[in-house]
Amino acid sequence: MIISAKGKYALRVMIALAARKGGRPVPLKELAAEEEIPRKFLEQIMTELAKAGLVKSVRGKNGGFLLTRPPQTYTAAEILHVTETSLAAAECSGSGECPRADVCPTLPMWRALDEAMDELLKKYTLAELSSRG
Amino acid sequence: MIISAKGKYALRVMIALAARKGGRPVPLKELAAEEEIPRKFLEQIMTELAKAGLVKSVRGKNGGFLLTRPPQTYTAAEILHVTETSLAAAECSGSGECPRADVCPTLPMWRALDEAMDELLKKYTLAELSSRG
DNA sequence: TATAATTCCTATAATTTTGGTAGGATTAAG
DNA sequence: CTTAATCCTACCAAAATTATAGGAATTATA
Repeated sequence: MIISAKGKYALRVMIALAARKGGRPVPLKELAAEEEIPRKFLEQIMTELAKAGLVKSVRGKNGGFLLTRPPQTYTAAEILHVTETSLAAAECSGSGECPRADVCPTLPMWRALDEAMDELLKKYTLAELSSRG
Repeated sequence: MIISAKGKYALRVMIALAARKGGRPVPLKELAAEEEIPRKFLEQIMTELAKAGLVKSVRGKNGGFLLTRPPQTYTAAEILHVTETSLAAAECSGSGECPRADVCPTLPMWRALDEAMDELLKKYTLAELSSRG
């Protein structure tokens, strides 16, 4: 599978947050229960999302997590790039990664693949995704 | 990485075979040395490619492997689908896999992603790929 | 018919990645 | 001061990936 459980959990949680109107922080415990995601695993995921600035965390009692921006401004691409260790076709497809870049017959294909995936995943916003379930 | 070492090895070997004109079988040993792929690992890969009908194997002395068709008839998609355990976005993106298919907010996206990747990888034929290196 | 070069088959082992747990420190509301 | 929450660090188990090993079967050719 291209998309890991972690990535899917992240998306689900973000969708769940988007579905909640109102600025009240949603505690991890609640999100984990609601989405049936192992609590401690989700904790790690939320940390990553928070570090990347996709969510804001509020510590202490009555704390929890909040989206930092309106749902329509998030794309699936953005979210998945945070959690997936690599959404790229190959290690070498980043710019300047490979010394043999100019003779490698497959590099252009990997780059095109990266591009195509990214294009597609950018088409889906949290707002759209949360309006379906 | 989306594409495994195995998949990349497979592509490289297929490209190498495409580059050789002439119907003489190329022994595994030679392919492994030339492409710097672990011999025994490549053996497994060739078995898969042979079972899928992408190459023909010739046993015994002077044996080896051959493409079964002209290089321009193979696409990267075809080759990678043989070797990659799964090129799909999610377990669930196959048709009829998921009971919650009609309420899942992300399923359409996974399917679109599968489609986009496949489309792109179909654009690259062995003939084109082998003409670059 | 012996030998050498090859693929075929089956098993196993090493490494890396993924998915998940555990426990306590820190923060903040009431 | 208690309670409910995030933060931090470490660990662990299972699965997938990337090999490795050794011999059986097949074939050309001397």
